[in-house]
Amino acid sequence: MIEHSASAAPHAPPADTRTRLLRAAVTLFQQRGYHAVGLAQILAEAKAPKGSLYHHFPGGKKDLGRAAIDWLTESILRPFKRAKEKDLAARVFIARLFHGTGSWLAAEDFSQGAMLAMLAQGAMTEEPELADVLDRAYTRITMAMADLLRDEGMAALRANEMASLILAALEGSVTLARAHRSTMPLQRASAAIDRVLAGEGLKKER
Amino acid sequence: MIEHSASAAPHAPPADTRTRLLRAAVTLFQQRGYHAVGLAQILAEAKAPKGSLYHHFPGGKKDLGRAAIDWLTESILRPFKRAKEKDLAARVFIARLFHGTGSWLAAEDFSQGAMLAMLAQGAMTEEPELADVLDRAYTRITMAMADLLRDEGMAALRANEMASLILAALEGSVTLARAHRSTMPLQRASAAIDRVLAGEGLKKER
DNA sequence: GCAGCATTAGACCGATTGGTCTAGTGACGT
DNA sequence: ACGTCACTAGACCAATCGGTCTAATGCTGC
Repeated sequence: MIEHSASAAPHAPPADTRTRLLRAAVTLFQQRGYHAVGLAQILAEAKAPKGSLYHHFPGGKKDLGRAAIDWLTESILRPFKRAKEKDLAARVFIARLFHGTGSWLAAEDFSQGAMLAMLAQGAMTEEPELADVLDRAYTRITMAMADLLRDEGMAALRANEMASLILAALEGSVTLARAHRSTMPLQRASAAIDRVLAGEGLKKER
Repeated sequence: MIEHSASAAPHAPPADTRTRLLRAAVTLFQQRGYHAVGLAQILAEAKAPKGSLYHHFPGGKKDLGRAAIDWLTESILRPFKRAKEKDLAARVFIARLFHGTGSWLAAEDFSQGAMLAMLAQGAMTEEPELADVLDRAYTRITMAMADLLRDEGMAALRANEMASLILAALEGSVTLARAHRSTMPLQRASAAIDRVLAGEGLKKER
């Protein structure tokens, strides 16, 4: 979800094995989910032998999962930092977030999805370690969002509520969008949220 | 998600094999996701031999998945029908929807999740048939929600937007709630939405 | 040049996957 | 009493799962 740079550079030079492995894992997990992806697929996609995998990720698949979550979390958090630096209005940032996610989803022909959500739903019960990582990841993202809203003068309580709502709506919209193979759910949710933010008194400029 | 009656009666009498299989499938898919659940587990949970599975669901796992989606869709739609019959105010209904989902999630110790979402994310790419079923399921649910809102006098366009937002927020909140093992995300999203609906002029009574 | 170590390469492992198939078993209509 | 047929039971299958292990390879500091 949100982040669209799984394939950062168009023709990334060789890239070291660890990176290739990680990138392959992220892409495939986003596409099909943690359990549905076999090590063989990841290995094939990354063009790496099994030995390398267990050298760089001694914990095996779980380790890869953990690293994938971390990687994704950082790339989600990055735009927030940028928005804060540029002093971007929250309303604008959030609208762009939804729009950008929609574009990415469409460009990927809806083959990619909300990986964090998928892991949250699936891998959690059986892999408690992943659960912790995921918990922290979501906390950080929610806080970043609430932070942005508080900067616009929203009261802390309300900012927390709205941050939760927006994040949930974003994740949920991605799910709906994939099911419908359409960005409509994203657009609708985005429009509704923008109206709400306007109602809260947020301006489009600062 | 939403529906909490996977185990309808406390001590349901024997129940025929087909039903037992379906119930087991729904529960397990919700817990761990489509791919993570093996037929063996389903068979064990349902106390049925493999032969019965392929007798009642000739298409195998895919068939079970399809049936599980249908079953779940109906049980999600049911409360909507009831609300409409009872002429329940949309705001009240939606608040109860979130609250009920939270209670259920907590009661299940966050082991159950949003199955439709999980399938949407995971099984879609590789099982196009499931994708269609899921698409229709979501459409029906969204329409039911929009319908409810229109009954309160909301304009069609706005009702569609809000329905998408609410549904996405619900699904997303369940995901967040599972990750955090807390109903907080549900409560926050619910509070935010209720305020929005109030802002749209909806009353708590009709 | 060589020792040492990080990395690669992939054969191999037992367990489990979804799926097929044959052999019953038992209730029901006639 | 007998045939029929819906259903149960589980042995069996190839393919794949995640994971381990040994051998070779090649870069590094000395």
